[in-house]
Amino acid sequence: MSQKISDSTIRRLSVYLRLLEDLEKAGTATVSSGEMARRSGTTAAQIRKDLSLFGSFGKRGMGYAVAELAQSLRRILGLSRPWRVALIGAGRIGSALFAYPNFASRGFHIVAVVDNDPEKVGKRWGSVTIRPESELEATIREENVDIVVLAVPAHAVQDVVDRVVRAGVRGILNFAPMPLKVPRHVRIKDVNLVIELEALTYALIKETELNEAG
Amino acid sequence: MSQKISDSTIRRLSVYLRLLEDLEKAGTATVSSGEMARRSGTTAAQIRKDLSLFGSFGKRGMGYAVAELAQSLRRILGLSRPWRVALIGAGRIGSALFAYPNFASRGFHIVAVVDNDPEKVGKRWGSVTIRPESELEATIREENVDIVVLAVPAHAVQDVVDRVVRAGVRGILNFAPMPLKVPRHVRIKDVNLVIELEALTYALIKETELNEAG
DNA sequence: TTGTGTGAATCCCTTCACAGCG
DNA sequence: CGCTGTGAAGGGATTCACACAA
Repeated sequence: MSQKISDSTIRRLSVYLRLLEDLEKAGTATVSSGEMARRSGTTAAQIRKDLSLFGSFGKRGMGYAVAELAQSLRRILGLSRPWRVALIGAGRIGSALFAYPNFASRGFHIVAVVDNDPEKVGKRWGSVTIRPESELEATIREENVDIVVLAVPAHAVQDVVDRVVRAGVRGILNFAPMPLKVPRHVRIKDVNLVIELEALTYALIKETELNEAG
Repeated sequence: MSQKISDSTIRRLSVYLRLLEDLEKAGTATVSSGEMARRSGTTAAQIRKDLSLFGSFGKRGMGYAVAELAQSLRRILGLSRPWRVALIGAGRIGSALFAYPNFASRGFHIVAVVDNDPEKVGKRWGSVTIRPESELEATIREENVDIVVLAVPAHAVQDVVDRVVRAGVRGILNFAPMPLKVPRHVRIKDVNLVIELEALTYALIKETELNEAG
């Protein structure tokens, strides 16, 4: 149970969970690994292996009970409790994230918004008042923030990271396009749109070359 | 040269490129794999291996010429030509992406914006006029779109994908949180924020458990 | 001496194949 | 039978270690 689980396994579990929730809504009681594979774009063996890392959830000859498995996955992924999220940066990306409907529905509650633009500070977004960057640490402590979403311009990001880490945050979702340094006990996930696009252009170029060659 | 190159290698090249561009701006002429590793959070062996898949770029005992290597990476990644991008969905995520400064600087030009909201159609964003979804195919053809960025709500995404693929698009960056089906010749990259957050919560939960156990 | 380029070794992840349970 | 759970096999990717070039 406390062996090494890979990041890709976890991301697949997250996909399975969404799939199961769809099945639940559709009233399906039971599903096989084969059916899940067909719908989620992996293989049946992969799904069974992934799940087996955490226990035995299925019945042989029957498949998996949809609602139960969904519940187990939520527990495994840490979704059986709400998470308090602070958004740093109230610009375009920040406001898009704030309104993103899938966050709240998964138990990610944005309880604080911080920005350094005096024009934005004091404005209300829903029930949250935008606070100045000078109160970053205080905000994190007062609001018991678990996770910080970094949607600030590239310069000075490392400084913000250092401050939120010192304030006790252990999870960071980073939209700034640069490698950040954090202590080992802090988890950080990077979302880098340019890298995605460049992986895309590489694939496109490559294919064109192959077509021209072949 | 035309062997199988993994996606993770390509993403690392993209990171190296940004790093090299920073060094270039700082006026550094030469850099070793060790120094690049230190700055980008990988290992020197990894960097040398990645680069060796595409050729010999360094000088033994010296390191790599910054400007030259950057140029080579741009060529490898397909960045030595501009790319014409269409944005589907002029909502919050769409407008954030439209204003994202790092796209244009890397040669990704948003040449069209499409939305199905009559209130938005006809509005101008910079030099681009928002067009209705009914003109999706025509827009893609007229503007010679290479890449489509999908920033539309979850329902009906698959339908939009089918239409842009039929119109000749071969690269898609998808922000909708669902697995999409595309023909094999089309490349698709998914950006799924909820999956990233859930990978984060898993890591946080796991660490807490370990601490409580140990 | 320094630091690249690269076979070899290692590690990790995915796929296979089947025993075993319902 | 049908489908899960899992050891074993296979395939990739990362790391090691060193020959070699500047």
